[in-house]
Amino acid sequence: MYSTLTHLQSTFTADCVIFGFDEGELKVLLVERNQYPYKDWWALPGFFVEHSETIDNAVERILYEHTGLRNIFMEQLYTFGDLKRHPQGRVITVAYYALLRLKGQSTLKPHSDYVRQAVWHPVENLPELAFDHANIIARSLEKIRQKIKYTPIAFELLPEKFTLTQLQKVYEAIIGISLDKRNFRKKMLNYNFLKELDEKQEGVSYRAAKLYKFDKRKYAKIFQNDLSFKK
Amino acid sequence: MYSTLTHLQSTFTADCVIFGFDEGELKVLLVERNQYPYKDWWALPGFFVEHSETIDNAVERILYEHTGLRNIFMEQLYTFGDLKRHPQGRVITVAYYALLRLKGQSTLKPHSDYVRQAVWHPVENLPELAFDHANIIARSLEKIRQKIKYTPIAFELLPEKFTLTQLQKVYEAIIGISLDKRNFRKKMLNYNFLKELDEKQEGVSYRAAKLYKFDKRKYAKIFQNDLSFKK
DNA sequence: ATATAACGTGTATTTTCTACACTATCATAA
DNA sequence: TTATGATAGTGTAGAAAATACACGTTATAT
Repeated sequence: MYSTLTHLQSTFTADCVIFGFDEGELKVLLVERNQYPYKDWWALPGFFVEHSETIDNAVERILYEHTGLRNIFMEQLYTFGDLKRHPQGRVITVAYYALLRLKGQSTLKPHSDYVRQAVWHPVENLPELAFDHANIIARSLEKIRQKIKYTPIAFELLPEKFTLTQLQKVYEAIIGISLDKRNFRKKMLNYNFLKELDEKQEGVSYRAAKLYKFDKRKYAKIFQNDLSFKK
Repeated sequence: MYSTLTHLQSTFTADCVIFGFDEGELKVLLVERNQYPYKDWWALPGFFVEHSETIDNAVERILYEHTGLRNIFMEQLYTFGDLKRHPQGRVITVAYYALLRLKGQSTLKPHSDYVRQAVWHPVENLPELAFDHANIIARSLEKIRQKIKYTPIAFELLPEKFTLTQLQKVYEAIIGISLDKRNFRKKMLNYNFLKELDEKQEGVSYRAAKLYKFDKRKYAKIFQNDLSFKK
């Protein structure tokens, strides 16, 4: 069995980059570490991957232990293995990312003594981070910036019912430029995967906007021949 | 030091998916294994990642040992960690891929006793493969199919000087549909990153085609504001 | 000289992208 | 009740890109 050859064994961890959208800002979930190394520092939720679990299971478990979040669909980003990324020796880490609808609560309860709290931080204003986590977040940002161009990830950040202006704000926050309202709406509505509801925004002190839903089925149908190339 | 906690140690390997293009076909480089498990089977070039090397270094070394190829730019694809992917216990593997100009030689000389030979196989007609390597190749194919849509990877598969028809064949082989000659040329030439040479094809028994070169600089300039989104 | 095999080219139509500015609606405060 | 502030909602014209489609040209081999 390979696992007896110790020079061929690696320390292997998984880290989670969880994005949320709130107050017009893109945020990322960080934990305050309660163990060495980097005790008291902010870091990504992350821990060792055990022998008995797949990587997918491991990130799910780790995210739950560190933040209380469950059933979050995460996707693998990249595996980092620089020799100096961990002060106590070579640790390979695989990073996963996810996009989340967040509902106001800005602090989450960890179920683990290894971290004290989990808090949303605006990506534009992050504290100093443990390990190479700033780099991992930067890579994740690049990834979602690319991905939003050809995949409807924006909807994962919004409540089920949203206004077109809210949707536009998400795009603007992620790609980092401001878009023309009319062109944006024309484009989005032309895709035909938005369902206009009979409801309007409530509780606003100005003209209420129509609410829309993202129609996953229609999206799947439209894009099953994934994005073009005719002849 | 973490590496003393053996239940937190993982067996970690790296595999290489090397694509080439020859005779109008996309090919992938496979090795014939000379060790258990899967002795005598075809597999991707792959081996253990050592403590002392980064993952990037490891794949470079492994590719050289298994195929004699050096200085190939590889990119990370995905990390696979299913519990059952290796018959002797849980082995995590990170897969890298690369695209290569291949120059006729269909068999390469390994510098390692672990494999007997390295041979190019058409991706449309692969032998049965060790481990989950068929799956890894399938994922790599999906990746380059996506990537060719927004990145000039086609040129990595061609000789430095090529004809427009050869270029079109690469696109057709990767995306899997046949394209209109006139539209294809119009599109490619409009990008302005192809340099028309004063040379023609030689040794063909029909009208010789003009040769072109891919101009990396121009490409970089044109696409530094990476692919669109105005307003 | 002629057969063969691939080269190289243009146009009209449709679709998508872009730029751009004003009126409508609702809630609140005067 | 009326005025104000804030955001919602809408159309069009021009430019650029994508698509469909077919035939004369050139080099080689026989």
